[in-house]
Amino acid sequence: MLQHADFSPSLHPFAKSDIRLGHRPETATSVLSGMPMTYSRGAEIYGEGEAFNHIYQVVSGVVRIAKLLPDGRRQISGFYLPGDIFGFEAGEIHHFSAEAVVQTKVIAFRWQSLIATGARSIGFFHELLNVVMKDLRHTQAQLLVVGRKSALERVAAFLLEMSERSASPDLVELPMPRHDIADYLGLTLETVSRMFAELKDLGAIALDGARRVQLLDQDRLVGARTN
Amino acid sequence: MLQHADFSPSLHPFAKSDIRLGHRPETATSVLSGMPMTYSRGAEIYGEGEAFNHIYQVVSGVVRIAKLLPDGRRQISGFYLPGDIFGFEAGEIHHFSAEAVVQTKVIAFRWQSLIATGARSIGFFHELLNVVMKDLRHTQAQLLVVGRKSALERVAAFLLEMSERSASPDLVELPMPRHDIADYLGLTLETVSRMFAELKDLGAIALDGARRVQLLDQDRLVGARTN
DNA sequence: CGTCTACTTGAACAACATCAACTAGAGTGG
DNA sequence: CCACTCTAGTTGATGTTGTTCAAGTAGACG
Repeated sequence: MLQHADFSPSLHPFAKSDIRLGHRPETATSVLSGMPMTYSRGAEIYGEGEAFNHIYQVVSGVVRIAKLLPDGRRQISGFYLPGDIFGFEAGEIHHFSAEAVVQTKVIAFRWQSLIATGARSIGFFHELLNVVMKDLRHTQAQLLVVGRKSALERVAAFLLEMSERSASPDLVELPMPRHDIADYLGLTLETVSRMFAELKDLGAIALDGARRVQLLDQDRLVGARTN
Repeated sequence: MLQHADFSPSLHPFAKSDIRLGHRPETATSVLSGMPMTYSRGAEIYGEGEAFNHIYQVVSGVVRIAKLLPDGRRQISGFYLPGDIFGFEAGEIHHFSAEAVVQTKVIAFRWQSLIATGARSIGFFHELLNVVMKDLRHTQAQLLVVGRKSALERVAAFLLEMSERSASPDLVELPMPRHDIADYLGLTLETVSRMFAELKDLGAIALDGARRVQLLDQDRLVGARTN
């Protein structure tokens, strides 16, 4: 059995921020319904440079969006959990790649179909716009974390972010390895590991294995985060 | 006279990526036309926490989007030049502030009006969506720069970005002080200054004062940038 | 029980930040 | 037009944070 809890719909798919295409009445045309896909751990959903044809909604599992430099350095721009939508692109091709962090189910929606259909519905584009704007906000927030915060603050910010998105805010399951966390925060995995240890020493968290984190003192974490 | 060239419409306003509201025929209702505004150097266009009511298009000048931490640390997420549109927000309030880097003219468009009007036009929302997705792409690219690149690479990337957006790709005018560049790149102004000196020593650039940069060897710059 | 990968921890090092002094250039007023 | 002032920028010396290299530990799986 896997070490981590499976990331099946904790927030059930098609949640609040949902574009809700799956919930249309049966009268909906078939172009509107998405295509379900399953990916195993580490599998690529789309690669950097591939044509942009679909956007995706996570049903279960976790997806990371990343870019790799020729010399092996990598930056992860975000993790997407059940209900989240990812894969938006301004141009013809994807500039980042998307990979399954664990066994993951997604629904793929053809972008052209969404655009064509959305033109008929007033609220639809607005919802789509909102999803992208939220993504933008998240990326800007992450830019602040990576550009201006200390290693301890970054790890604290990460744990608080995961906590907010978790079903149980005080007991966070981390589906991704240290290496992914490091590449998300602009650190090395060793530094991430040391900061976990430091937060533990500070009494802010307790660790049950590497992947299960108990947030003992949220205030102390918020203090460590700074903002 | 100012040291830097004035950033009057080098790419004229309402350029390619434009939402082109100003170009509508006279039959357009008045809610559609934007409100022209002028800001002097350093003036705030909107502040963090203020209500989100308008988006803006730069007519002339330069705008920086920034977030300030309580202890004075600051992250700039981007610079906006003539023709660019900024100010998108998913929620009710702005999470970053917008300030004029130099004397700047913008046109403010009421968001509610855009949404209401856009519902009538099929291509309009799509264009809006594209502007936001481009912004997202830029912020993701910046996250890679800030999270994974060395000081030299960051400054090289900055100069190449400014070059691409400049009328004359080989002679770049920098409207912003070193401090702004530093806060954009997640560095200190001293480090930025040193990296300029290093690029000069490498023969990649020449400096005519602090604000005018000649790109002598674009290849060497691209090499320094890494990606 | 053995192996593999993920994670942790330690020691030495490098890159960038900080602190400080100095320089250049723009604007101001005599 | 020149001297004064103010801000922006540069450069040097030192310090700190996080990286790198290395060795060891802990679970998960066969």
